Amino acid sequence: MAKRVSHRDSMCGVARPLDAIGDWWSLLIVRDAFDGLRRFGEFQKSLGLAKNILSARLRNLLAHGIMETVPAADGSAYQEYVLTEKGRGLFPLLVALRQWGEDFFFEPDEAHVLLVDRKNGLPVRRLELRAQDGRVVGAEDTMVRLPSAS
Amino acid sequence: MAKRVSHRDSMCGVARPLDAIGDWWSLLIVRDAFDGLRRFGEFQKSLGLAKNILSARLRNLLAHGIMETVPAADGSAYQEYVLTEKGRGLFPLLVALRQWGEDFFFEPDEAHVLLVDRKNGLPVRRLELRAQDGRVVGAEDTMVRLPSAS
DNA sequence: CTCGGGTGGTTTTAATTTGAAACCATCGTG
DNA sequence: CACGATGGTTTCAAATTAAAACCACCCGAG
Repeated sequence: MAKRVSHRDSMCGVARPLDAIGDWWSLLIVRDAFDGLRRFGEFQKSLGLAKNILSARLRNLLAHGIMETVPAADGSAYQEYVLTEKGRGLFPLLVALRQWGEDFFFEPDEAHVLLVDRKNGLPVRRLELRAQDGRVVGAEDTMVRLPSAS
Repeated sequence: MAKRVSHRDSMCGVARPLDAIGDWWSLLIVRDAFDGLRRFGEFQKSLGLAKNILSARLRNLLAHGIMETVPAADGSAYQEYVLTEKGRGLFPLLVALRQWGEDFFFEPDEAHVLLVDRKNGLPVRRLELRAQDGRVVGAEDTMVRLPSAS
Protein backbone atom coordinates (compact mmCIF):
# COMPACT_ATOMS: atom_id res chain seq x y z
CA MET A 1 0.00 0.00 0.00
CA ALA A 2 0.85 3.66 0.27
CA LYS A 3 2.57 3.95 -3.03
CA ARG A 4 4.69 7.03 -2.78
CA VAL A 5 3.55 10.14 -4.52
CA SER A 6 6.89 11.40 -5.57
CA HIS A 7 6.54 14.86 -6.94
CA ARG A 8 4.20 16.38 -4.40
CA ASP A 9 3.58 15.58 -0.80
CA SER A 10 -0.09 16.42 -0.55
CA MET A 11 -2.18 14.14 -2.69
CA CYS A 12 -5.08 15.56 -4.58
CA GLY A 13 -8.73 14.77 -4.05
CA VAL A 14 -8.64 11.97 -6.55
CA ALA A 15 -5.34 10.40 -5.61
CA ARG A 16 -5.97 10.27 -1.91
CA PRO A 17 -8.93 7.91 -2.09
CA LEU A 18 -7.08 5.73 -4.53
CA ASP A 19 -4.55 5.05 -1.84
CA ALA A 20 -7.31 3.45 0.20
CA ILE A 21 -9.23 1.54 -2.45
CA GLY A 22 -7.01 1.75 -5.48
CA ASP A 23 -6.64 -1.93 -6.03
CA TRP A 24 -8.64 -4.51 -7.83
CA TRP A 25 -9.97 -6.35 -4.85
CA SER A 26 -10.90 -3.70 -2.32
CA LEU A 27 -13.78 -2.35 -4.33
CA LEU A 28 -15.09 -5.84 -4.99
CA ILE A 29 -15.03 -6.55 -1.29
CA VAL A 30 -16.94 -3.34 -0.65
CA ARG A 31 -19.45 -4.27 -3.32
CA ASP A 32 -19.97 -7.66 -1.73
CA ALA A 33 -20.40 -5.92 1.60
CA PHE A 34 -23.15 -3.81 0.06
CA ASP A 35 -24.72 -7.05 -1.10
CA GLY A 36 -24.86 -8.18 2.51
CA LEU A 37 -21.80 -10.36 2.84
CA ARG A 38 -20.18 -10.10 6.24
CA ARG A 39 -17.96 -13.08 6.97
CA PHE A 40 -14.39 -13.77 5.93
CA GLY A 41 -15.42 -17.02 4.35
CA GLU A 42 -18.27 -15.43 2.45
CA PHE A 43 -15.98 -12.89 0.85
CA GLN A 44 -13.45 -15.52 0.02
CA LYS A 45 -15.96 -17.82 -1.60
CA SER A 46 -17.61 -15.01 -3.50
CA LEU A 47 -14.42 -13.48 -4.84
CA GLY A 48 -12.27 -16.56 -5.07
CA LEU A 49 -9.10 -14.88 -3.89
CA ALA A 50 -6.33 -16.27 -1.72
CA LYS A 51 -6.93 -16.04 1.98
CA ASN A 52 -3.77 -14.10 2.68
CA ILE A 53 -4.77 -11.49 0.12
CA LEU A 54 -8.26 -11.18 1.51
CA SER A 55 -6.77 -10.91 4.96
CA ALA A 56 -4.46 -8.09 3.85
CA ARG A 57 -7.24 -6.26 2.03
CA LEU A 58 -9.62 -6.44 4.95
CA ARG A 59 -6.87 -5.20 7.22
CA ASN A 60 -6.33 -2.28 4.89
CA LEU A 61 -10.03 -1.48 4.70
CA LEU A 62 -10.20 -1.57 8.47
CA ALA A 63 -7.13 0.65 8.77
CA HIS A 64 -8.75 3.19 6.46
CA GLY A 65 -11.99 3.13 8.36
CA ILE A 66 -13.95 1.82 5.41
CA MET A 67 -15.03 -1.33 7.19
CA GLU A 68 -15.11 -2.31 10.81
CA THR A 69 -15.45 -5.54 12.71
CA VAL A 70 -18.49 -6.22 14.83
CA PRO A 71 -18.58 -8.95 17.45
CA ALA A 72 -21.17 -11.31 16.05
CA ALA A 73 -24.53 -11.60 14.40
CA ASP A 74 -25.68 -15.15 15.10
CA GLY A 75 -24.29 -15.34 18.63
CA SER A 76 -21.13 -17.19 17.65
CA ALA A 77 -17.79 -15.92 18.88
CA TYR A 78 -16.63 -15.02 15.38
CA GLN A 79 -16.44 -11.48 14.11
CA GLU A 80 -17.97 -9.97 11.03
CA TYR A 81 -16.91 -7.22 8.66
CA VAL A 82 -19.37 -4.43 7.95
CA LEU A 83 -19.15 -1.12 6.13
CA THR A 84 -18.69 2.04 8.12
CA GLU A 85 -20.37 5.25 7.08
CA LYS A 86 -17.24 6.07 5.12
CA GLY A 87 -17.56 2.73 3.40
CA ARG A 88 -21.20 3.27 2.62
CA GLY A 89 -20.15 6.55 1.06
CA LEU A 90 -18.67 4.52 -1.75
CA PHE A 91 -22.11 3.67 -3.08
CA PRO A 92 -22.19 6.35 -5.80
CA LEU A 93 -18.74 5.32 -6.94
CA LEU A 94 -19.81 1.72 -7.28
CA VAL A 95 -22.89 2.78 -9.19
CA ALA A 96 -20.76 4.90 -11.51
CA LEU A 97 -18.43 1.99 -12.07
CA ARG A 98 -21.32 -0.35 -12.74
CA GLN A 99 -23.03 1.99 -15.16
CA TRP A 100 -19.82 2.59 -17.05
CA GLY A 101 -19.30 -1.14 -17.22
CA GLU A 102 -22.79 -1.69 -18.54
CA ASP A 103 -22.30 0.98 -21.17
CA PHE A 104 -19.01 -0.14 -22.58
CA PHE A 105 -18.15 -3.66 -21.47
CA PHE A 106 -21.22 -5.59 -22.50
CA GLU A 107 -22.55 -6.43 -25.90
CA PRO A 108 -25.95 -4.84 -26.45
CA ASP A 109 -27.66 -8.21 -26.22
CA GLU A 110 -25.53 -9.54 -23.41
CA ALA A 111 -27.39 -10.22 -20.21
CA HIS A 112 -26.13 -8.58 -17.05
CA VAL A 113 -27.34 -7.87 -13.57
CA LEU A 114 -29.40 -4.74 -13.09
CA LEU A 115 -29.44 -2.32 -10.21
CA VAL A 116 -33.10 -1.86 -9.42
CA ASP A 117 -35.29 0.12 -7.09
CA ARG A 118 -36.12 -2.11 -4.17
CA LYS A 119 -39.55 -0.56 -4.00
CA ASN A 120 -40.85 -1.44 -7.42
CA GLY A 121 -38.13 -3.43 -9.14
CA LEU A 122 -37.56 -0.86 -11.86
CA PRO A 123 -34.01 -0.08 -12.93
CA VAL A 124 -32.55 3.04 -11.39
CA ARG A 125 -31.81 6.07 -13.50
CA ARG A 126 -28.43 7.11 -14.72
CA LEU A 127 -26.19 8.97 -12.31
CA GLU A 128 -26.26 12.67 -13.08
CA LEU A 129 -24.09 15.55 -12.04
CA ARG A 130 -25.95 18.81 -11.70
CA ALA A 131 -24.81 22.37 -11.26
CA GLN A 132 -26.24 24.58 -8.55
CA ASP A 133 -28.90 25.80 -10.94
CA GLY A 134 -29.98 22.25 -11.69
CA ARG A 135 -28.48 21.89 -15.15
CA VAL A 136 -27.04 18.46 -15.88
CA VAL A 137 -23.37 19.07 -16.54
CA GLY A 138 -20.72 16.95 -18.23
CA ALA A 139 -16.97 17.11 -18.18
CA GLU A 140 -16.90 19.96 -20.70
CA ASP A 141 -19.08 22.10 -18.47
CA THR A 142 -16.85 21.88 -15.43
CA MET A 143 -13.35 22.72 -14.36
CA VAL A 144 -11.31 22.34 -11.20
CA ARG A 145 -10.54 25.45 -9.25
CA LEU A 146 -7.68 25.74 -6.84
CA PRO A 147 -8.53 26.37 -3.21
CA SER A 148 -9.38 30.04 -2.93
CA ALA A 149 -6.04 31.70 -2.42
CA SER A 150 -5.49 33.01 1.09
CA MET B 1 -3.24 -7.03 -16.56
CA ALA B 2 -6.11 -9.44 -16.89
CA LYS B 3 -5.93 -10.82 -13.42
CA ARG B 4 -7.65 -14.13 -13.59
CA VAL B 5 -11.11 -14.38 -12.16
CA SER B 6 -10.82 -17.80 -10.72
CA HIS B 7 -14.22 -18.92 -9.68
CA ARG B 8 -16.34 -17.71 -12.56
CA ASP B 9 -15.52 -17.05 -16.16
CA SER B 10 -17.87 -14.19 -16.85
CA MET B 11 -16.99 -11.16 -14.82
CA CYS B 12 -19.74 -9.08 -13.34
CA GLY B 13 -20.57 -5.50 -14.20
CA VAL B 14 -18.30 -4.16 -11.52
CA ALA B 15 -15.34 -6.47 -12.00
CA ARG B 16 -15.12 -6.10 -15.76
CA PRO B 17 -14.33 -2.37 -15.72
CA LEU B 18 -11.82 -2.91 -12.96
CA ASP B 19 -9.83 -5.03 -15.34
CA ALA B 20 -9.40 -1.97 -17.52
CA ILE B 21 -8.81 0.77 -14.98
CA GLY B 22 -8.36 -1.11 -11.75
CA ASP B 23 -4.96 0.21 -10.92
CA TRP B 24 -3.74 3.27 -9.17
CA TRP B 25 -2.35 5.08 -12.16
CA SER B 26 -4.85 4.58 -14.93
CA LEU B 27 -7.55 6.67 -13.33
CA LEU B 28 -5.07 9.42 -12.56
CA ILE B 29 -4.01 9.47 -16.19
CA VAL B 30 -7.64 9.71 -17.23
CA ARG B 31 -8.22 12.53 -14.80
CA ASP B 32 -5.26 14.41 -16.18
CA ALA B 33 -6.62 13.82 -19.65
CA PHE B 34 -9.89 15.41 -18.56
CA ASP B 35 -7.81 18.34 -17.35
CA GLY B 36 -6.47 18.78 -20.86
CA LEU B 37 -3.13 16.97 -20.72
CA ARG B 38 -2.28 15.22 -23.95
CA ARG B 39 1.41 14.52 -24.23
CA PHE B 40 3.48 11.70 -22.78
CA GLY B 41 5.76 14.15 -21.09
CA GLU B 42 2.89 16.12 -19.61
CA PHE B 43 1.45 13.04 -17.97
CA GLN B 44 4.83 12.00 -16.69
CA LYS B 45 5.59 15.36 -15.19
CA SER B 46 2.16 15.70 -13.67
CA LEU B 47 2.04 12.25 -12.12
CA GLY B 48 5.71 11.72 -11.43
CA LEU B 49 5.71 8.07 -12.38
CA ALA B 50 8.39 6.05 -14.13
CA LYS B 51 8.31 6.26 -17.89
CA ASN B 52 8.03 2.53 -18.43
CA ILE B 53 4.99 2.41 -16.19
CA LEU B 54 3.37 5.32 -17.94
CA SER B 55 4.13 3.64 -21.22
CA ALA B 56 2.51 0.41 -20.10
CA ARG B 57 -0.55 2.18 -18.68
CA LEU B 58 -1.10 4.22 -21.82
CA ARG B 59 -0.76 1.06 -23.88
CA ASN B 60 -3.37 -0.57 -21.71
CA LEU B 61 -5.72 2.39 -21.96
CA LEU B 62 -5.31 2.35 -25.74
CA ALA B 63 -5.94 -1.39 -25.86
CA HIS B 64 -9.14 -0.94 -23.90
CA GLY B 65 -10.30 1.88 -26.12
CA ILE B 66 -10.31 4.38 -23.30
CA MET B 67 -7.78 6.64 -24.96
CA GLU B 68 -6.54 6.95 -28.50
CA THR B 69 -3.61 8.59 -30.19
CA VAL B 70 -4.10 11.46 -32.57
CA PRO B 71 -1.40 12.59 -34.97
CA ALA B 72 -0.57 16.07 -33.73
CA ALA B 73 -1.94 19.31 -32.41
CA ASP B 74 0.82 21.85 -33.00
CA GLY B 75 2.01 20.48 -36.33
CA SER B 76 4.92 18.53 -34.90
CA ALA B 77 5.35 14.92 -35.85
CA TYR B 78 4.63 13.69 -32.33
CA GLN B 79 1.41 12.04 -31.28
CA GLU B 80 -0.94 12.91 -28.47
CA TYR B 81 -3.18 10.87 -26.21
CA VAL B 82 -6.82 11.86 -25.95
CA LEU B 83 -9.88 10.28 -24.36
CA THR B 84 -12.31 8.34 -26.49
CA GLU B 85 -16.01 8.46 -25.85
CA LYS B 86 -15.57 5.42 -23.64
CA GLY B 87 -12.91 7.29 -21.73
CA ARG B 88 -15.07 10.37 -21.37
CA GLY B 89 -17.71 8.04 -19.95
CA LEU B 90 -15.54 7.80 -16.86
CA PHE B 91 -16.43 11.33 -15.84
CA PRO B 92 -19.14 10.38 -13.33
CA LEU B 93 -16.84 7.84 -11.77
CA LEU B 94 -14.12 10.42 -11.31
CA VAL B 95 -16.62 12.81 -9.81
CA ALA B 96 -17.83 10.13 -7.43
CA LEU B 97 -14.27 9.37 -6.42
CA ARG B 98 -13.51 13.04 -5.91
CA GLN B 99 -16.61 13.69 -3.84
CA TRP B 100 -15.93 10.68 -1.66
CA GLY B 101 -12.39 11.88 -1.21
CA GLU B 102 -13.57 15.34 -0.22
CA ASP B 103 -16.01 13.89 2.26
CA PHE B 104 -13.70 11.54 4.08
CA PHE B 105 -10.07 12.28 3.30
CA PHE B 106 -9.81 15.93 4.12
CA GLU B 107 -10.03 17.73 7.39
CA PRO B 108 -13.01 20.08 7.45
CA ASP B 109 -10.73 23.11 7.27
CA GLU B 110 -8.29 21.61 4.81
CA ALA B 111 -8.15 23.37 1.47
CA HIS B 112 -8.72 21.30 -1.64
CA VAL B 113 -9.52 21.84 -5.28
CA LEU B 114 -13.17 22.23 -6.16
CA LEU B 115 -15.04 21.01 -9.18
CA VAL B 116 -16.97 24.03 -10.36
CA ASP B 117 -19.45 24.95 -13.03
CA ARG B 118 -17.52 26.51 -15.89
CA LYS B 119 -20.37 28.86 -16.51
CA ASN B 120 -20.49 30.64 -13.19
CA GLY B 121 -17.71 29.19 -11.07
CA LEU B 122 -20.04 27.71 -8.49
CA PRO B 123 -19.30 24.25 -7.10
CA VAL B 124 -21.30 21.47 -8.67
CA ARG B 125 -23.90 19.59 -6.68
CA ARG B 126 -23.48 16.20 -5.19
CA LEU B 127 -23.90 13.20 -7.48
CA GLU B 128 -27.31 11.67 -6.98
CA LEU B 129 -28.82 8.39 -7.94
CA ARG B 130 -32.51 8.57 -8.70
CA ALA B 131 -35.15 5.95 -9.24
CA GLN B 132 -37.48 6.05 -12.22
CA ASP B 133 -39.98 8.05 -10.21
CA GLY B 134 -37.34 10.66 -9.36
CA ARG B 135 -36.74 9.70 -5.74
CA VAL B 136 -33.12 9.97 -4.66
CA VAL B 137 -32.11 6.47 -3.64
CA GLY B 138 -29.26 5.16 -1.54
CA ALA B 139 -27.74 1.74 -1.21
CA GLU B 140 -30.52 0.57 1.12
CA ASP B 141 -33.16 1.42 -1.47
CA THR B 142 -31.67 -0.69 -4.24
CA MET B 143 -30.77 -4.25 -5.00
CA VAL B 144 -29.21 -6.10 -7.89
CA ARG B 145 -31.45 -8.31 -9.95
CA LEU B 146 -30.19 -11.14 -12.07
CA PRO B 147 -30.71 -10.88 -15.81
CA SER B 148 -34.33 -11.79 -16.42
CA ALA B 149 -34.25 -15.54 -16.78
CA SER B 150 -34.87 -16.74 -20.33
C1' DC C 1 24.60 19.15 -42.81
C1' DT C 2 25.44 18.26 -38.14
C1' DC C 3 25.36 19.42 -33.37
C1' DG C 4 22.71 19.28 -29.33
C1' DG C 5 18.92 19.36 -26.49
C1' DG C 6 14.03 17.96 -25.82
C1' DT C 7 10.64 14.31 -26.48
C1' DG C 8 9.09 9.65 -26.27
C1' DG C 9 9.89 5.80 -25.43
C1' DT C 10 12.46 0.50 -24.46
C1' DT C 11 15.66 -2.46 -21.85
C1' DT C 12 17.76 -4.00 -17.85
C1' DT C 13 17.84 -5.07 -13.27
C1' DA C 14 16.32 -4.93 -8.40
C1' DA C 15 12.62 -4.51 -5.08
C1' DT C 16 7.95 -5.11 -3.93
C1' DT C 17 3.65 -7.32 -4.34
C1' DT C 18 0.81 -11.10 -5.33
C1' DG C 19 -0.80 -15.69 -5.06
C1' DA C 20 -1.04 -20.77 -4.00
C1' DA C 21 -0.50 -23.92 -0.74
C1' DA C 22 0.60 -25.57 3.63
C1' DC C 23 0.13 -24.84 8.25
C1' DC C 24 -2.17 -23.69 12.61
C1' DA C 25 -5.30 -21.98 16.32
C1' DT C 26 -9.88 -21.50 17.78
C1' DC C 27 -14.87 -22.41 17.54
C1' DG C 28 -18.81 -25.29 17.96
C1' DT C 29 -21.19 -29.61 17.56
C1' DG C 30 -21.93 -34.60 18.41
C1' DC D 1 -13.14 -35.02 23.89
C1' DA D 2 -12.94 -35.65 18.86
C1' DC D 3 -13.53 -33.70 14.66
C1' DG D 4 -14.90 -30.70 10.95
C1' DA D 5 -15.54 -25.85 9.86
C1' DT D 6 -13.92 -21.13 10.37
C1' DG D 7 -10.46 -17.62 10.22
C1' DG D 8 -6.64 -16.70 9.65
C1' DT D 9 -0.71 -16.64 9.28
C1' DT D 10 3.55 -18.36 7.22
C1' DT D 11 6.33 -19.84 3.51
C1' DC D 12 7.97 -19.58 -0.83
C1' DA D 13 7.64 -19.01 -5.97
C1' DA D 14 5.97 -16.07 -9.63
C1' DA D 15 4.48 -11.83 -11.45
C1' DT D 16 4.39 -6.92 -11.21
C1' DT D 17 6.34 -2.48 -10.38
C1' DA D 18 9.82 0.81 -10.18
C1' DA D 19 14.37 3.24 -11.04
C1' DA D 20 17.76 4.05 -13.95
C1' DA D 21 20.27 3.63 -17.99
C1' DC D 22 19.98 3.57 -22.64
C1' DC D 23 18.41 4.78 -27.29
C1' DA D 24 15.95 6.71 -31.45
C1' DC D 25 13.79 10.38 -33.45
C1' DC D 26 12.36 15.18 -34.18
C1' DC D 27 13.70 19.83 -34.72
C1' DG D 28 15.94 24.35 -34.40
C1' DA D 29 20.61 26.86 -34.48
C1' DG D 30 24.74 27.46 -36.66
